[in-house]
Amino acid sequence: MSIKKIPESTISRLFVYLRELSELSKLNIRTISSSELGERVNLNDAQVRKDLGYFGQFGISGSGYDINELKAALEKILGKDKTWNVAVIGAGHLGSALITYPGFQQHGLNVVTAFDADVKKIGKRFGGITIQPAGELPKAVKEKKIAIGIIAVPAKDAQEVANSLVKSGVECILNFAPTVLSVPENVKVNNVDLSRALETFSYFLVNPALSGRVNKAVSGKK
Amino acid sequence: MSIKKIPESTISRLFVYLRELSELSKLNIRTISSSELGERVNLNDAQVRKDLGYFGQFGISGSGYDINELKAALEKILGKDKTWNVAVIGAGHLGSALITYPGFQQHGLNVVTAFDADVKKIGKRFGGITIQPAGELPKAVKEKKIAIGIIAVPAKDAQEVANSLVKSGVECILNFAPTVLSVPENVKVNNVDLSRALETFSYFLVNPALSGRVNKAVSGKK
DNA sequence: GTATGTGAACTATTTCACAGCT
DNA sequence: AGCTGTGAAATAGTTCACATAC
Repeated sequence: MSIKKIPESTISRLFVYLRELSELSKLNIRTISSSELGERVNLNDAQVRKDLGYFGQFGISGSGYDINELKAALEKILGKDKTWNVAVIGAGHLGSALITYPGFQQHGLNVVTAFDADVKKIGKRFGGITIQPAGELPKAVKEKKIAIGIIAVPAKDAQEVANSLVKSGVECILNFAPTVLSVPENVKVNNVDLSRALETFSYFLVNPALSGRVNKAVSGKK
Repeated sequence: MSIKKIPESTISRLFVYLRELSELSKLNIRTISSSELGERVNLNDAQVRKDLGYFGQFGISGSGYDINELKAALEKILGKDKTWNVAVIGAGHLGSALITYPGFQQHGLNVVTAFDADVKKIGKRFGGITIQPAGELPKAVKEKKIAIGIIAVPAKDAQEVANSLVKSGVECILNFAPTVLSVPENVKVNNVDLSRALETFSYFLVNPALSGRVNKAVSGKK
C-alpha cells in the first residue's frame, strides 16, 4: 500500500495550474517547466512537481511538461469533462445572485432548482429558475439528480437545510452561512464565509504591527 | 523576544469562537470550558486553548472561561469595535450583488463607493451607491479613507485593479477574480474563489473512492 | 545541459499530556 | 475534582537537493 495522502491544498492548486495551462495553451506555447509554471502562479517549483507527483508522471526530464497533455490530464483528474446539477437553497439577497451567477456554468455546474421556506418568495423567477417551496427539496434532489447543494439561508436555518440535503442524498454542500455544519463523514462541505473573509482584514487593520507575526496562507511568496 | 508566530488559521477560528460566544451570551450562559466550546464548533479542546493562548490568558483554571469577558476580549483583538470603508471595483453580476450585500455592514464594513471601467455602467445606482469611472479610484480612496478594496472584475483585469488599489494606498484586498495577484509584502489579499470552491467538488464527485485519501481542511473532525 | 521525480530535511500546525491553579 | 496553559510529541505540508532521464 503505497497510497499517499493528498493534501486538499494540492487539489486546490491543481485548478490553479489548469487555469494557467489553459491560458498558455491559447497562446500556442507548447511546453513549460515546473519553475516557469510555478513562477506564474507564485509557487515554488518543487511544489508544482510534488502536487503533480501525487497523480502520476506527466513530465519529460530535461524539457518540462507538454502543456496540452498536462492540461488534458488535469481535466481528467479534476472531473472537468463532467457536469453536475446544483440546487440553491435560500432565495434572499445572496441566493438570488447565485442562481444567476454565470461563473458556475463556466465550470460545469448547472443550477437547476432553487428553494425557499418563505411563501412570499415561492414562484418568483430568477433567470430561468422558479423558486420552489422548501418541502419539495427531497423529491427534486432525486428527480433532478442534484449532486451539489448551495446553502444561502440565514445561519440559524443552515443546519436544518444541511440535514435535509444529506437525507435526500446530496454529498457535496457549499455553505455560505456563517456557521459550522455537522454532517456525516462521507459528505463534503466547503464553506464560503464572505463575512469571515472580510473580518480577517479587520484584525490586520487593527494590528498592523502584528502582521509580520502571522503566517501567510496557502500560497505564500518565496 | 518570545513572540510566537500566529497561524492565520488561528485568527480565522477566533471569529468562529466569537460568533459562538455571542450566541451563548444571548442564552444567558455565563461560563464555558474549552472542551464545550470546542465541541460546539467541531474543534479539539487543546486547539481552542492554544488559539486563545497566543493572545493572553483568559480562563480560570477549574471553571473555564467567562463568556462575556472572553467575548469582549476577542472583539477587541479582532477589531470588531471599529468600522472600515470599502470600495467595490467591478459592477457586473457579482459586484453589484456585493454592493448591496447586507452581511458586510453587520460586520463593520461599509461599502462607500463602487467603480467600473465600462462607460455603460457608470452612473448606475445600486442601493445608495452610484458607480464611478475607474479613473476616479485613487482620488476616492484618499478622500473616503478606503481601507479595503473588493475586486469583482474579470480575471484578466484583476491585476491591474490590484495595482491601482495598492498605489492608492489600500492595504487589504478581497479578490473574487480567479487569478493569483502579485502585491507587495505589506498588502493582505484574501481570495474568495467561488468557482474554485465549487470545482473542488467535481474532484470529489469524480473520485469518490479517493476522498478518504484527502486530508480534511482547516477544521477536521475528531 | 536541463529539468523531472522523489526521499530527506525542514517548517508549520495540531494534538497530547500533565503540572499547576482555583 | 475540574479545567487551564503550555512544553513536548505527533502529524501535516513545503522546500531542498540530488540521482536519474532525456
